[in-house]
Amino acid sequence: MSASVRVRFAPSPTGFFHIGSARTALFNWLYARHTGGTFVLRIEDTDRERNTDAALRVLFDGMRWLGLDWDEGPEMGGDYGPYFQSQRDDVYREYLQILRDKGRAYDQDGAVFFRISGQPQVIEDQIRGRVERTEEKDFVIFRSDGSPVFHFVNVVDDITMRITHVIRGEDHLSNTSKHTELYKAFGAPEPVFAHIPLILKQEGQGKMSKRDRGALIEEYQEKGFLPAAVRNFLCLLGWNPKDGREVMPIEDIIAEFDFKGVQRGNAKFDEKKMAYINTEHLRGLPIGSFTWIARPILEKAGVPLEGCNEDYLQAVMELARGKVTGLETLADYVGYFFADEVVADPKVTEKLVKKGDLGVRLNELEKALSAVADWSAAPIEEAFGKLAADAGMEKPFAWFPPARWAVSGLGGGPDLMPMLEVMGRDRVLVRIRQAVERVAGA
RNA sequence: GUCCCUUUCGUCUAGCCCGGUCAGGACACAUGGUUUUCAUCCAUGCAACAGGGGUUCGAAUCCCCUAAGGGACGCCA
Repeated sequence: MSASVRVRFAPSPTGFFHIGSARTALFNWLYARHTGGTFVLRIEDTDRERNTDAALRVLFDGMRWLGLDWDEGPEMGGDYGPYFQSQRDDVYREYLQILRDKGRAYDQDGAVFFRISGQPQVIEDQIRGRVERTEEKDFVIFRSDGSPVFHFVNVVDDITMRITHVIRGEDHLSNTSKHTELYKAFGAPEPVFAHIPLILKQEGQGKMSKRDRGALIEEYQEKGFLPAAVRNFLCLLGWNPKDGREVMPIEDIIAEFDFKGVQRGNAKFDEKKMAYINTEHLRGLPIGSFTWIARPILEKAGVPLEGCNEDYLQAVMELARGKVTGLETLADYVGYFFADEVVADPKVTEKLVKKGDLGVRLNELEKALSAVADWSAAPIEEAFGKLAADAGMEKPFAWFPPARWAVSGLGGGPDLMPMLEVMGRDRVLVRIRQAVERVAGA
């Protein structure tokens, strides 16, 4: 199959992985996977000063984190390398010579200029339709220091790497006439172009810049977002399957992805929707995976998990899953399950103390819970019911907030009964006794 | 300034190609319900065809103009 699709992502390592770049990479990757084609990663490192190993690592880490595996490129090899522009100088010299031989390149002011044809360039863009633009000025292809310029290397690399489809941001649409002029000058077939919309910042105007919140893939990695969720959200910014589905497994997106579903207008970033997509993906996770992912995040937040029983950890995670909207809030939500001492929220304490009977309620609780033979949710609930009955009350609501406060120090959290069950009888009783002392000391 | 692209609820969008819909969905927001609490869950609601001209019995859908937004005009990529 000589018609096999070859697409590429050609980033310049800048030290951060911008959300817009990531989405361009993603759309190329999706198209390759959808068509069974090849996804090439090429590093545009002609600007030597900005390129460091650290910058490359940010890029590779980000790509791999998002699951965007490349078929050819750095660390993978391939038949069309090298995949660093800094190593392709001889290719560029060779192609420059072609232009010189054809009389399409000339020297001026120490630089090499490309002589345009001046013919209107017609681009049959897969997303925008027919676009015409006429290039009006000859442009530099080699700087006076001898280094080749982006438009030139980009086209030469795409020709020599046999790229069939160029999928990139709309900011390159106006540049495309330069590129088609070059393709024609080389006598090379033009690739199919598809210019995707840009991602705009959610407040203010203009496209997302690296300083905007949510603009860097590293942020999501650090905050514990699920890569599958970030990837899903990025797909939805400018593409949709037309049938209303939003939260989708990547296999389904790959199956559906095509240029018809790509939006023409730019899309504003929306962190709320991003968070929602993340929550949905979190919900869909099996508890084992959830725990596996949550563990390092909890440890990073300072929750002491060393020596922690695996079943206990998983049981706590079960309580949190489905309630928590983001992994970054997990430590606050269930951290006290693992802490040695309960740190009470002063506001909640004050509120309970004001009611006046906190000490009494806690003592009653201790007595009632000590008597629970089989420590699980239902018998515990019965013990609460008995407390209420003995006090002549319909429902045991009066004991709920004190119990929650005693074991967690908080006013909210997971459902109380399962929470007490998971925490275990000993820990609960100890904490209630400590709470009694806290009240006495206050 | 010149050129290119774009325009449906606050946001992401379906519908547009092949004119006739109460212009649909999701997020957000609001209200109500559930819940000891809550960041969960359920229900309901709010809210849009940028403007102006045509064509047509009929226009979000076709044509023209204007406006607004975005982008490109580097010896950056």
